[in-house]
Amino acid sequence: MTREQLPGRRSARSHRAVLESALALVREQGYAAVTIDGIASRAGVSKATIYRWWNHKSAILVEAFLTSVHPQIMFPDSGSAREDLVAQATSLARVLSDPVLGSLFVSLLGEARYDPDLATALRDGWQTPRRAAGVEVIERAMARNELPADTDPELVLDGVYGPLYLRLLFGHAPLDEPSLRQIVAQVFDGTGVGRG
Amino acid sequence: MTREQLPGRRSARSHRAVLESALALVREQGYAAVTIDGIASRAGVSKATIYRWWNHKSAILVEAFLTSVHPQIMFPDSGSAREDLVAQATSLARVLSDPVLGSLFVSLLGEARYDPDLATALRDGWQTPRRAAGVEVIERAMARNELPADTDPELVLDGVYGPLYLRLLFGHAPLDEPSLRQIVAQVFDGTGVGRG
Amino acid sequence: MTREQLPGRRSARSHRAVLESALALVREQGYAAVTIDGIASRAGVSKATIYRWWNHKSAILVEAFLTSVHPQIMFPDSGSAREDLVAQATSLARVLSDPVLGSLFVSLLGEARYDPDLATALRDGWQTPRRAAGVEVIERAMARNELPADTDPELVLDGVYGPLYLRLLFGHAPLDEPSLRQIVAQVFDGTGVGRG
Amino acid sequence: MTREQLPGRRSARSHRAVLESALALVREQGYAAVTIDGIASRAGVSKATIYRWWNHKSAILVEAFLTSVHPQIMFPDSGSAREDLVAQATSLARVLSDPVLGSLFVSLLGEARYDPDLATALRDGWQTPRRAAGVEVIERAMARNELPADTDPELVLDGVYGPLYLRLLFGHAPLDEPSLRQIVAQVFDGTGVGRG
DNA sequence: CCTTAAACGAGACGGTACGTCGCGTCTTCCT
DNA sequence: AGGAAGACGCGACGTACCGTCTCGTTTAAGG
Repeated sequence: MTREQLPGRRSARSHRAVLESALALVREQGYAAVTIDGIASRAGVSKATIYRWWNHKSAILVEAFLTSVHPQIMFPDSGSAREDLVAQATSLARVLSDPVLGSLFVSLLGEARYDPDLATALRDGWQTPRRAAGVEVIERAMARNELPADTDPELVLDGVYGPLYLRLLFGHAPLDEPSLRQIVAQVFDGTGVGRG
Repeated sequence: MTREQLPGRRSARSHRAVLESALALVREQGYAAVTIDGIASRAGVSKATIYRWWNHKSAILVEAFLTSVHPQIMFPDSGSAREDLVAQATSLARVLSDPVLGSLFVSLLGEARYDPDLATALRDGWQTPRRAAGVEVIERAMARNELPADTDPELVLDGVYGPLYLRLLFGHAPLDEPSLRQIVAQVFDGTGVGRG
Repeated sequence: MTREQLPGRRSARSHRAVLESALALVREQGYAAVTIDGIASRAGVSKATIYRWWNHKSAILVEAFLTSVHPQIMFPDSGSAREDLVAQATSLARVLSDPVLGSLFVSLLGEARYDPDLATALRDGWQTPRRAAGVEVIERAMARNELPADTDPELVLDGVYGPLYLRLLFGHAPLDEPSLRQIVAQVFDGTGVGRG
Repeated sequence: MTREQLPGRRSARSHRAVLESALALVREQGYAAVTIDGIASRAGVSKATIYRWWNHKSAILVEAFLTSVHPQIMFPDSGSAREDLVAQATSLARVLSDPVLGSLFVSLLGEARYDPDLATALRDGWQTPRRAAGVEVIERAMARNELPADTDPELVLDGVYGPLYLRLLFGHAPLDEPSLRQIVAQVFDGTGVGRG
């Protein structure tokens, strides 16, 4: 998705200006108000130049999102799966709680339902690396018997990330560290009693 | 959300036609391709009539969504919280797995981030009644000692519904009944081992 | 054109209110800004009532124009054709110089080109009585040898009224009494010298 | 009024197509039925393009009128003021007798009452050059004593053109050459007898 | 005086056109 | 030879009026 230095010469500055302008417009006016004309005029770039490098508005925004988000994510290895998952979830929650980036992300998810390219970009640039890091944490935990050998890592990850995204979508509960710790705890320990 | 018979009298047929046409267009062309002009011409209704009753495209679609979804939801009371939650989740998953309704729902969630009216409509028409039904199931379970007295019902619901919505968003895992049963089981029983 | 008391009972007040509102709107916003909706709401009358009595916007306006203008016209008989024509022209000029009525009249003439009913209304309500009065003046003058026996009354009237309407249309010269007297004088006396 | 090659470059074909389509619509459906949508679709041009170059419907039509009329006007110099005025009036009458152009012209006059830009365009593009040519004819005649030295050229022109426009407006008398010759004769010679 | 049917106000309705905005393509001119 | 500037055809936007059509509600004529 990054282009940086392709054959066409003068990109670089324009490329950066487009991504920044797009994000700024999302921030100031919201997703729906972002237009190619608006990005072009704000970035001091011609529309033709934009269409040379991106097919759709969402292609610009997904790149802007991923670029802006990329440095903020952490994949620790503390020796405790609980701690690692809390740390990952916290770092994720920091991004998604940002009013601009969080809303942008949900909008992109919505569009991705009808735009396979966008879906691919989001999967490759966002979901896959995070799931992989999560699976690794859990497999390490299984290896050291912190978790049973028959644990389904995907199910555990859904148990941790599911509530997180749910709260992003509906905003009915906080996404601070204690809450995330509670969520992780419930996944590991269950609600207690139960039928067995 | 229902309009039926406001002071301004005549509606009914037009009202229904608009909702149906809107849904049909989502089905056939996707959310982004739905236009007021398109709805109007398909419904045999004038644009003025649409704007008389709805402020935005999303107001039409949320009403269409809720109307279409309303009869399909179940809130059972079997005596077992696990069974009730699996049943609720299954009935929810049936709606959200529908390629049309599921995608529409995600799109609406995206728009709701920038449109408080839409957010309110979704909360009141969708989330609140389902959360309330879920809380009731859990409180009944606590009353009969199926769950500990200090259970946090909201946390349990997030644990059940979170993975469900997560799979809706990313489509990385199925939403059939066995999967949902697994999810509920993990919430009740935890992953085993753990720190304890 | 007047309706006053047709079989349908309650007109009267509404009828008057419509004409007055129509004229007021022309006065305040200009011909093009007059709408049936606007007249109706200003007159406190329903659109249906307006359509019951008038076919078109222009039918309202021509009636309003003629009603408003009718009392202001004079057909004197002073014994001098010159004086009578100056008097008639002056009284006519008074109406057409009015910024509201003059402009309204020109607009109606423009519409009449495409609307035979309107053309008929203008001819019967405006032009015919004035031409007839003018012909009478000239025939009286011929009878008393103020004008030659072979005078063409229509040509004389065109000579007097033509310049008057021309100045109404283009506003390039005044329409006060001295000017009208000059015009009448030129018709009677010619420019002098000439070939004849 | 001509646009041809403004800073914003590309026009020409669209420009011509708009004027031609507008005139064609007037011809086929009448002034009131001309719409911007109609012109655009007939000309194969977008509405935005039309609004880029013209402010109002009437701006299109006045330009179309003047363009279409321009080549048809004659300003002769025969040595006789009577002959020159008859020739000018005849050439004018030919335009205004055309059912399309004549009606269009009257409609434009009506609108010009409420639209100063239109009034200016008509004055500059139509009235001023014709009056100037007429004044020249009359001043030449005064110079060679065909007319008295104290003749008021404007009054003479009103005497000739006034009846012509009057017959255009009301259509109560013909506009052929003999009629125009009669009108000119009356202006030069008067009605005879008179009071002196 | 009381009934009753018309004419009425209000305003919703299916339409058409408005004037604006954004799309994605294109051409022209400047650097 | 790029790229900014921006015109272009297209089509949707949300608004304003059109002329038609129910709706109750007067209201004045006739029983």
